[in-house]
Amino acid sequence: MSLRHVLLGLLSENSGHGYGLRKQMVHRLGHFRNINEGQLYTQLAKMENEGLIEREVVVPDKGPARKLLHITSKGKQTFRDWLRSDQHENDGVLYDFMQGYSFFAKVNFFQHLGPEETRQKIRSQLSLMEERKKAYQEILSQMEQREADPFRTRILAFGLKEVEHRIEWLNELEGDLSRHPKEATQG
Amino acid sequence: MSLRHVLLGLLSENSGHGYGLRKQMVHRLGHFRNINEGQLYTQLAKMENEGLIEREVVVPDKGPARKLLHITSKGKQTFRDWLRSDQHENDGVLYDFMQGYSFFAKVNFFQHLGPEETRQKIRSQLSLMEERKKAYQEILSQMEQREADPFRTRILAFGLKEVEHRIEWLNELEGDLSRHPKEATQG
DNA sequence: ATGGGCATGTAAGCGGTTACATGATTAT
DNA sequence: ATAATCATGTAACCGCTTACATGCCCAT
Repeated sequence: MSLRHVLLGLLSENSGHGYGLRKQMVHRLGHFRNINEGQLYTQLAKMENEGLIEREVVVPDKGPARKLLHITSKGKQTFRDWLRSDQHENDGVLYDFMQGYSFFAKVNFFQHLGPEETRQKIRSQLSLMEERKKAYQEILSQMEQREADPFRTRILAFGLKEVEHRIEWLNELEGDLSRHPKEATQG
Repeated sequence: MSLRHVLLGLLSENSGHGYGLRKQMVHRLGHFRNINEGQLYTQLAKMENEGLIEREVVVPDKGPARKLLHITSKGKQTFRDWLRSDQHENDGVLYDFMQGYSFFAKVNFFQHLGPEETRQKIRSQLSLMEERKKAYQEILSQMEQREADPFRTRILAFGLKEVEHRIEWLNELEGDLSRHPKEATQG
C-alpha cells in the first residue's frame, strides 16, 4: 500500500504523533488490526533521515517527551509527486481482485473437497460477509451523517456494493453445487 | 497468498517441474507478471527439506537433468489440512477490497488534487478497466468453451462483474465531480 | 545464427510481521 | 486499584522482489 506515501498524505493534512497516525490508518485506510508499531516507527525514522518529515520534541510539564511530526516541503513534494504519478495504481497483477478476497485462492482448489465440506465453507463465508455488510452499512451511514470527505464516502459505498456482490456470488456458487454436485467435485 | 499451499495444491493434481508450476500460477492463480524464480525455487527447496515434496531427477539422453517434483503423503496431508482449515480465508483487514484495488489508497487523497487532475486520473483508470473487461470476457469465453473447472470459471465470472462494478463506480465518481466540483476538492 | 522459451538456481535487500519492552495517563 | 489507552521504541524473522547467472532447446 506504500506506507510512506500514506503517512505523508496524513501528515500533509495535519501534524501528529506516530501513535495518532496508526489510529488514522486504522479508521481511514481500513486496516482492521493495528498497524504494527515496528514498521511504523522504523519507517518514520527513515523518513526523518531522508528529510521528508521533522520531529518537534514536545516536553509537557508532566510526563515523557512526545514527538510531534511535521511534514517538510520535501515531504510535501514527494507526496504530491506520488499522488500525480501512476505509481501504485496498478500492481501488475491481472487478477488483482483475488488479492483483495483471499478466499478465492482456496476456492481454486474446491474440487478437492467433497460437496458437503464445500457447502460448509461457502456457508461460513456467507455469514461472515453478511456481518461485514452490516458493519459497512453502519459505517457508511455515520459518514453520511457527519458529512465526511466525499471521496472516502464513495470508497465505502464501493465496499458495500462489493460485499453484496460477494454474497450474491457465494449464493450462486452454492446453487451450482446443488444442481450439479458431480461436476463440482473431484479433480 | 500462501505460496506453499498453492504449490502443494498444484502438485497434488499433477507432478511437474518448478518452471511449469510458475506457468500454472500465472494462468490459474492470475499473476500477470512472472512469479519470481527466487522465491519459487527457495520455497521448493524448503518444502523438500520439510518432506512435503520429493524430487525425481530425470536425466534425459540429451541435455541437463530436470527435476520432476512429486508431492509426498505428508505434503498431501498438509494441503488437505490447509484446505479444510480457516487459514487464509480472511486476512484480518476490514476493508480488504482496498487491497485488491490499490488505486483506492490514492483516491483517499484526491481532495489534494484539483478537479482537472482528478478527472484525468479517473479517466485513465476507466480506460484501463475497460481493457481489462475485454481481457476477462475473452478468457471467460475460452474457459466456457473448453469446459474448464467450474470453480475457476466462477471465479473469473466474479472478476468480470467486479471490473464492471469498478467501471460503474468510476463513472459515478466522475459524475460527482461534475455536479459538485467544490466539495470534491480541497482538503 | 539469433532470439525466445524452457529450466534451474543464487544473493542482496526491503517491507512488513511478531513479539518484546517500557512507562505515563485516563477512565472505571 | 487496576485496566485500558496513549505513546515510543527495538530485535528477530520471514516472505517476497530484484537482479544476476547459467545453459539447453527449438523455431525462424
